[in-house]
Amino acid sequence: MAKNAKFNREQVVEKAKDLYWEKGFHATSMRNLQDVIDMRPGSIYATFGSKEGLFKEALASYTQAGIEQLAQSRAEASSPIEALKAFMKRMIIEQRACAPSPLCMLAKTIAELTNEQQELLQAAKDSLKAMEHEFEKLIIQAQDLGDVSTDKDAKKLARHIQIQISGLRTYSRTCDGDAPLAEMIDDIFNHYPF
Amino acid sequence: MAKNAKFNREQVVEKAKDLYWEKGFHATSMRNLQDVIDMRPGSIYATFGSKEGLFKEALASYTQAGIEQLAQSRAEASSPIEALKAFMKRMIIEQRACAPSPLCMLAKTIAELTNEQQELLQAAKDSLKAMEHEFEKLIIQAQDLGDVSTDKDAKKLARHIQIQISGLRTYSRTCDGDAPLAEMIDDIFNHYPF
DNA sequence: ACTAGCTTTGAACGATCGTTCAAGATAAAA
DNA sequence: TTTTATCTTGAACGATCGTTCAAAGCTAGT
Repeated sequence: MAKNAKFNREQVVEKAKDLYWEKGFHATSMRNLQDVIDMRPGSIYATFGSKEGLFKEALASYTQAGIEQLAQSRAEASSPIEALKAFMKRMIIEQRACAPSPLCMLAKTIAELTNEQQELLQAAKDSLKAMEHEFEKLIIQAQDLGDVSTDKDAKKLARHIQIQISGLRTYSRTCDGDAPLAEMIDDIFNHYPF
Repeated sequence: MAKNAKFNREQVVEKAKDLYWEKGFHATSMRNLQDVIDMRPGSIYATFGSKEGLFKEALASYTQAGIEQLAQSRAEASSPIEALKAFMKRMIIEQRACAPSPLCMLAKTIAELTNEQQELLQAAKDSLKAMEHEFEKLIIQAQDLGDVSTDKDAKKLARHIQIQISGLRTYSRTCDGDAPLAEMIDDIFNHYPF
């Protein structure tokens, strides 16, 4: 009996994600978003409820894409550790040039938001934990294959990966191209705690 | 022939620094600042020129305080490496609870701002490089004392410290108190590249 | 062809943004 | 005490913020 929405929700969320990722939550205005996703305020609010609602979906889209990229790295790599290495290079080196921001959108969000946006903050924290859990699964695979000693705690190693990614992405923003990022990533897996 | 300003510039910048540090550049409004530093718009603009001008001074104040805290850690510690360790614990563990934000204000700024605020962004990058250089000086001291092998590149070690601080501060925000941060900091100096 | 039920539109809302500036207050120089 | 140079005040500015909603548009079911 009725009309169906004409926009593609996934594409819209993807575009919103890129803008939020680039500018952050506060610096992105609804009017910026209107232009980028080509929807009028009424439609946006009918669909997503609020600026925060759209941001939440954008965060979810970002997280999903990250998990998929990790899976793709695994599919292309010869081992779980090589997959992690490839994923890190993708996040830290490739995205440095071509992504909306060189930083992880989740880390940016955690840095920017306060308890005023508690729900969004928690969503970002949860997503980072989810990524860490994906790392852990790969490390356990590596242990099963004998590439990593089973003496080591997969959780700790996953945490270590997470910390290195955050640190390197922030660091890569302070230098303008002359940091040997690839070498530093290789080093991570050649030394303690690996 | 004239009236002197009655406010204390240093104290005002310090208070502005804390608010900016907590909320970030965009989420801090001039009216928030007016309340916190107890000045009226006219005085603020006569003194600092703009929201960006005040932020720039706040960044400088933050950086100066950081360098002083490192010097104090050195004065209290038994060696340069112990000083670095103490400084890291101070930044990562103590400030997690009591500072305006658990994250470094410089890293937050680098995460938040785009080329729209190029000058502020550059100031934050420069300050982070300045901190890294302070780390390097301490590491060279450690090499002179024989605590660190002179085979190692002090610049690389300083960079490593910087990356670990960024990574750990971001990470500490994702868990709610249960990460063994002190242990992880000790570990940094007990293993490669140290 | 008609209508019922959903979507889309864009003008408009009150709030707040960063900033300005004329007027008043104050203290040092005359 | 008067003058003069500076500082302080706070109302007000135009712009933009996130959001709402009545009206118009469209499409599927009758």
